[in-house]
Amino acid sequence: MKKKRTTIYDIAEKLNITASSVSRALNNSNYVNENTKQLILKTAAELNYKRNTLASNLRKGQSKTIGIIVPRINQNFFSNVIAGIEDATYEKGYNLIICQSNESQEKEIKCVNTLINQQVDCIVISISADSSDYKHLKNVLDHGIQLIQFDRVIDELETLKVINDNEQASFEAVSHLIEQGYKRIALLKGPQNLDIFKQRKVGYLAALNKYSLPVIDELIIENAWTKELGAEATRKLLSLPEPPDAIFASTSDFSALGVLEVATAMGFKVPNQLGILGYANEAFTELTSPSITTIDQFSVYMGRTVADLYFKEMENKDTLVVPKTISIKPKLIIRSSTSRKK
Amino acid sequence: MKKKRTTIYDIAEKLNITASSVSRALNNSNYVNENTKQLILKTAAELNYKRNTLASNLRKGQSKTIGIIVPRINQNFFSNVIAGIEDATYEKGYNLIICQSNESQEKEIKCVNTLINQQVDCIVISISADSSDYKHLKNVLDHGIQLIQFDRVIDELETLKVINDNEQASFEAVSHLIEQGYKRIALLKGPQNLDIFKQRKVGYLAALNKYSLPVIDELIIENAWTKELGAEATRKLLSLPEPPDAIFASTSDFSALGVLEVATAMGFKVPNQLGILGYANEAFTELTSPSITTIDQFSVYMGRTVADLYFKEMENKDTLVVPKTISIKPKLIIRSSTSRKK
DNA sequence: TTTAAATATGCAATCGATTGCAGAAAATTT
DNA sequence: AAATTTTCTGCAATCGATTGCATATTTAAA
Repeated sequence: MKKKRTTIYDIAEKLNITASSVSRALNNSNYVNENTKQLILKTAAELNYKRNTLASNLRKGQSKTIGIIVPRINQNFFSNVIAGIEDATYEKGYNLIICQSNESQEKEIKCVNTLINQQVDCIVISISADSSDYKHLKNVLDHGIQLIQFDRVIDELETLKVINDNEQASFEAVSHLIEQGYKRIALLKGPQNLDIFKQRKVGYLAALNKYSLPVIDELIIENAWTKELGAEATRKLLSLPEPPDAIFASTSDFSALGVLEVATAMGFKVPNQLGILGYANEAFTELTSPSITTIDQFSVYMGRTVADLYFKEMENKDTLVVPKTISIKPKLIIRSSTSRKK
Repeated sequence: MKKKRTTIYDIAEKLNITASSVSRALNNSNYVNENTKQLILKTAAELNYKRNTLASNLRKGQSKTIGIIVPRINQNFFSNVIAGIEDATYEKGYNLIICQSNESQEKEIKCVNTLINQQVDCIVISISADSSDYKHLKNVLDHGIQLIQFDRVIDELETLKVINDNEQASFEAVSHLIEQGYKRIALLKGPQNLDIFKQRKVGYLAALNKYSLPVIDELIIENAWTKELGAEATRKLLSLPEPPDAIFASTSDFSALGVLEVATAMGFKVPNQLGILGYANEAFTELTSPSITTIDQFSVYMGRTVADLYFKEMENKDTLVVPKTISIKPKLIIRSSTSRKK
């Protein structure tokens, strides 16, 4: 039941002119008589004409479309970033094609290929936890497509990047814990193939170092980035002969939530006996009791930044794109879970 | 710095054959010699060929793209639905173009036009709270594009629909409150131009009626669908000479959260003095204290359902699309905020 | 061996919009 | 009034892939 759509030829025929003029009028070119232009516009409206963007893009060799690849669309941080990008790109008439990699490199590669096929002008990506190499990203560049990495970036790959200063944030977070009097601070680490988690560890170590606290290996836990894994890690940590007096879930607030639940269940008083610090400022962190201290990443703003960066780079097409990194300083949000009554 | 991409002509030239054969090989047609096909495939890989989807779609008159319009991308319910759609469509090689209407009809119209321009095969929409008429949606159908409404649907518009049974859910929720012994149950209503909110009110009234409870007008509050408005409404309600003993925030969990905060601040004991019931089963509802009773809408599943519905309809192209509604039964999640110790 | 059928390949048009070039018509200058 | 410039409009090619039709080649059947 496909209806035939109105094309510029239909308009041209009706007005006894050529498609060229119609095209010019619709693109508001100066090379059409003003009267003709108005007439064309009027007729286009009457016939309910809608430009075929496929044809237009094909001809022009650009799609005014930006592809986005994130591990999960329905994860707060990412959906916020996307909202930010949408906001900024919409005004400029750009479209977004969104893909989720589900944390799998295999799907990530497929997403990249789909987006290249779609002739997107730019690909914005936060790589999956599973990604070990990045031939597929090199490929993007080889196809002359702009590539912007955000948050989870591959450092060696020279592209535009928008990141959080994870090291600094982590440093401030752990410093805060120490200043609150915590001395045995455990760290829940994320997958170390992602730089963001490495950096958070560096910040943690730097803070311990600054305050001359020892690094205790048994308090550093690998890969505890879901609520369940956070809970499990906490069970072990709190059963140690010398349990920690604070846990920094550098992986996520979900992990911190797992910590909180187990700690409460095991009868540890938060924040007095145990301090808890999360990462990402998920909405729920201010609702738990006690509310959880965390780090805000300005996710929507991050999205806007990505978009603005793209547009700025596009302005000077002639010059080669110079790899550039914009680092956003996250903010420590101090709540009850680390506020010891002194 | 645009690099020239490999086209089927490049491959054809290199192998001294025509583009037709290349195209056939790449589409796995039977009308190419097996050897030639393999050779073409190999060469395509070598030259890092990527199909130009724009050209292909233009020629084929379909885009294998689905457009989605939601009020807000970064709202849990919607991002979950999108994730569900993505999941189901990805396997079939479909792309998603996502737009947000920001609850504004004006932007919604623009989104619709963009998607029509993009030649999407289908538009999936949950209308904005601001939408009063629906010429723009009629327009979608006029262009021969499949239209699927979900959650916030316009009843009169005959399209495919995937909804929650809001009335039933609301009825069960209020019945539950009554069975817990609550007698003066307030209702926080959403914008009544959205059917979902009307239906929730109907369910509320039906439950009162079933248990022969009177409808008390001063307990029914208009438009309280954000946390702030929910809080404000609660302040008024609890200051009444005869305050309610339960509040059903039929608008959202955010609203219910506002209720909870104000109630706690005003010294009302939840659930004993005041029962609170929300809507949507946002993640935080199980984290508040007390945890909030709410209604789960199976959002990811809803997305899958939308996608499946589309594909099923597509199978029989010849026959006209018959308007059809799939109603998903939401589930009451009973938590502490309405569990009175008897 | 001749004829019919099956298989492979090429030709050329098509999808709809855009744009460089050329020429006609009108407006301006000398 | 002639020469020059400006303003419009049309022609035709182009973007890259697809596909109906025709033709050539091979294989199978009579």
